[in-house]
Amino acid sequence: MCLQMKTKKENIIDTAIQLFAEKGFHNTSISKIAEAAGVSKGLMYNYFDSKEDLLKHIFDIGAEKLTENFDPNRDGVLTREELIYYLHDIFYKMQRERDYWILFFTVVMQPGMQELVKDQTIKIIGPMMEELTAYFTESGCDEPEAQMRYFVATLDGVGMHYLLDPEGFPIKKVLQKIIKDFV
Amino acid sequence: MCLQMKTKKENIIDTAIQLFAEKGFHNTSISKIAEAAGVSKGLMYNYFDSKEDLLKHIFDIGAEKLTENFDPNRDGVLTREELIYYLHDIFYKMQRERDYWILFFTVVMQPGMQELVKDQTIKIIGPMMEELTAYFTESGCDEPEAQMRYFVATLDGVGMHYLLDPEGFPIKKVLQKIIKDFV
Amino acid sequence: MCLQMKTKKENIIDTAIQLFAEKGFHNTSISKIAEAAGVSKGLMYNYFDSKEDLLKHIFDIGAEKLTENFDPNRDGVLTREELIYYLHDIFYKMQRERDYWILFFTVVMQPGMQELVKDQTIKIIGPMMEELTAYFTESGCDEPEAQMRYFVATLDGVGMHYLLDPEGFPIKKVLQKIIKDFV
Amino acid sequence: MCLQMKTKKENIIDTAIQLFAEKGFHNTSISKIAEAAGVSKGLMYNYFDSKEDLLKHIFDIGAEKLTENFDPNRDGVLTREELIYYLHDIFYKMQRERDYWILFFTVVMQPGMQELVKDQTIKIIGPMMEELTAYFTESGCDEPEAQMRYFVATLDGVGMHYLLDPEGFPIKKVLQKIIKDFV
DNA sequence: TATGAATGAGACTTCATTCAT
DNA sequence: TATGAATGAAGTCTCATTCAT
Repeated sequence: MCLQMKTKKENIIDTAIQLFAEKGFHNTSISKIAEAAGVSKGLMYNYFDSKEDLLKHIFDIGAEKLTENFDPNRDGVLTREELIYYLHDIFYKMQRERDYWILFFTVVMQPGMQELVKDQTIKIIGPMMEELTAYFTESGCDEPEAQMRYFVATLDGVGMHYLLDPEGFPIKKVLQKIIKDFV
Repeated sequence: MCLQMKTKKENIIDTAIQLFAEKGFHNTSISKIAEAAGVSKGLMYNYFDSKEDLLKHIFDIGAEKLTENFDPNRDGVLTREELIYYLHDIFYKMQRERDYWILFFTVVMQPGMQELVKDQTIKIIGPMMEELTAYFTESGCDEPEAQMRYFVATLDGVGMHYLLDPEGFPIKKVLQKIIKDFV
Repeated sequence: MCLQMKTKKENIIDTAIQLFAEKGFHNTSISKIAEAAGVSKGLMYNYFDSKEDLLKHIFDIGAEKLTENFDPNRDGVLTREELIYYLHDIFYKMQRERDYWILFFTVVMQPGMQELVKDQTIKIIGPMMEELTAYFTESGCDEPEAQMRYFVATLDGVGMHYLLDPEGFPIKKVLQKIIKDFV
Repeated sequence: MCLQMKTKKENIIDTAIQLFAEKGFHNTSISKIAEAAGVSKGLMYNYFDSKEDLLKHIFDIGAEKLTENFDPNRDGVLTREELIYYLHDIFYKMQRERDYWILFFTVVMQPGMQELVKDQTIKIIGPMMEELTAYFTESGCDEPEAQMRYFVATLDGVGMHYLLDPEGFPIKKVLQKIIKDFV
């Protein structure tokens, strides 16, 4: 109808993200999502084939958030400034859309869900990892491949901890340390 | 009974760890555990009050693995050598008992399960974090608290990545880097 | 509109016949019919009160096919030639409009559907049976009533088998045998 | 417990046969079967994998009824007396276990169910048809194959009509006619 | 200690039907 | 006449848990 009105589909998606992040995928029933979103159970299936499809959709539409400011000029080469910008951006997003990112980590970590999103994950993460390896090679790093794996793992760990304890985790200081150590 | 014979309870626990790690907690039914462990469904409830109780038990009995070689002489002070030893030990454990550690991370990351094991987690992690902070203070580190959080997050991230891809992840090289960066 | 153009209603009916015959009544949803017919779900309810009503309609409009060439001169008396013609006609129709006839048998055989079409069935079959009894009486048959029941049952059985296996069933030879045995 | 007590599984099967025959497969819910059988819904799935599996089971255990008195001495050759005995036996069964036989015909006629029981059907009907063909060949029949198809179709038709109207259908007289025509 | 038949709540999903447009 | 978003009842099936034996 009007600009500020979310469509029912958006409503379902947003509600699902929130509940999945709060209670977990398996502890969130379609009924609860429908109720919280203010729609009927049946309507969910006009938009999504299944509960899993809903999850995949959420994962997909959001997965680009992970990459959208990585190598922003899309020239295939990562500069130091670009990487620093990306790091700030990604942790800023985690603060802004905490639910989504908790869901993201949860899904990736969950046996039985990984395969659900495996293809999408590889498609997204693969190119990033390559570019990062190139970056570390360029920086004169000894073991660029290992360094890249180390870097990505560190980001995941820090992301997880930040999401689980956004108040207590000293994200700014840690971010400075990451930049100092890796960039 | 005899030394080589696992008790039925141990059987149940080991089977549960494996299945939980493989399929996830919610995708593993009591029936499947019982069947795989070669006992009856009913027997499970002689040893554990509920499925959640079984999970908590697994988490509990195993949680000490996380700490058992941290500050091994229990003098409350962590030396450089002790920390290095701990790091080697912990990643060695991940290789040896992968299922358990996958389960561990899964549970900690899963909303709706965190509260199940929250108390235990704090009890275990809390003292470790304090000692690590002391260690970083001692090392003359600028921001010991932040450094500790950064360190723990990094370990978690590296652990996760190692568990998800034990063949591909260059754990030895990364462990060297961690030691160089933090210890 | 024009001659070659089927009306939407006809479209719905034809599509429904086909799908009902292929998948069965309960395995064919209104949605699928609408989609296959190229109309909206809602439009179905402009023409038919319900899914059952649609079935009844199909049954009704088609039921006359069963009788249209029975006693074609409508004089209430069946001659040998008329009966032979009818037999050829009815099996020819089964070949031409197999879907409809499968549906017809299905509905008649299906408990829970019989009552739906009971009235219509009696109205159609009743007079035919009377005329056939008269025919067999006329032929000097011993038990004309039983002969008629036997004849009708045989036609149904042969019809069923022919519909279920149109390639393999030797309809021509069997038809000759029927004529020899009954007419 | 005691001899006259039906097991719960038998109870479920018998109830299912009755309801399937009365209302049709799709109009009979698992809930209704469970309720009528006096057991819980869940118990059904201790014995049968699914509703379809229950149907298949019913079909299977009963399908032998169709053949058990066909060529009773199992010598692969059908005598005139054996065939006459079989015909009496089969229609007697239809009278005694009408529900089962209605279900049998219903399933065979129902699109979307045929494939469910196709294998079983072929396995049962195939050998019978071969023996019948041999019988008609032996009898000096002109077209033994066609005669056999005609015979089987006739039996089906008569069976159907008898089941649908057991009071009104003159089964005895018709049976005599069948014997006169075919045997 | 050990079994497994039995339960029943609740999950996901389908679908005939309605109604605002 | 025509649409399709929306509903809600009902269906199939799962599974943690109990209990008589």
